[in-house]
Amino acid sequence: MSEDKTAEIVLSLEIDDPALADRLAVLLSNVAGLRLAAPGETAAATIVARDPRIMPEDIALTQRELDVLALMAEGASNKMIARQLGISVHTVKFHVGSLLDKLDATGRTDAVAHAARRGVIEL
Amino acid sequence: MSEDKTAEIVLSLEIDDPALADRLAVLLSNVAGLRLAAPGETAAATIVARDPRIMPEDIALTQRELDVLALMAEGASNKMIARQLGISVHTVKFHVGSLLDKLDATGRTDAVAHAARRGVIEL
DNA sequence: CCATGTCCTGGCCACCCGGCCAGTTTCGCA
DNA sequence: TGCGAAACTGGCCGGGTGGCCAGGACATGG
Repeated sequence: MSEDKTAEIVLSLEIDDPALADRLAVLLSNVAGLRLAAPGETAAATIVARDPRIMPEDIALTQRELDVLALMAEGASNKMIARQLGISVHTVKFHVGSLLDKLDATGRTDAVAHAARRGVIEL
Repeated sequence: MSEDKTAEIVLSLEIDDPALADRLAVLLSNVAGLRLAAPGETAAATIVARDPRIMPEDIALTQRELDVLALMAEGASNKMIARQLGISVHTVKFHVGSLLDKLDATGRTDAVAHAARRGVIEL
């Protein structure tokens, strides 16, 4: 093997739609310099396609709610968020309440999970 | 459009490593039946490759801890988790405590976020 | 000018959470 | 056979969380 300048790029597939996965697998199997990962093999990159029907409408969050949400995702308590943003704990609770409402969540943990799922925040 | 048997599959690239992104773009641009997404275009699938140096060691979680963690990610309270798993709230707290410890988290929200980041769970 | 929306604040309160103490059982492994 | 790891349970308690009430400031736009 020595100096194979065109080292293969290993790709893995994580696609919900079996038909799409199949078509891609066929197409990609014929590309030189590229290979699909064997089961358990570590890939250089992953082809993902999650069910798109999940995020039709994006949530309308105010800037302040996004601020609070971001800090929540870092595991900050209401008190820490209040200090960070220079506002009172009551106000933080107010925004958290709005977030739980808009994100249809039962608690702050659920809220960041939902937000992450919908791409509102990046973990 | 009726029956275009060779409907193009649109792929988008989200790759941290510019070199890898380049090589892939070149390779894929020559594949028939496949096309890279234009900026802003909605792709059928995405090729992702995040910095791998982020997850060297995976966390050793027991089966029970994984059970609890999964329910936590659903926003379940300790009481709900207890009911779901048929154990006492005290035991749930016990496992949650271990999770906070192992995941180096300050609270359940932080724990879920960390676990998701490390790929321990899927949101 | 007033309605609406966002942001901000306060008090009150039931409940939840996480950390501390303690203990039991069951399992596999040395 | 003893020993540790995992799982499970209990009580206690300070602090956090979320829901409810109420209010004020400020900007946008009808």
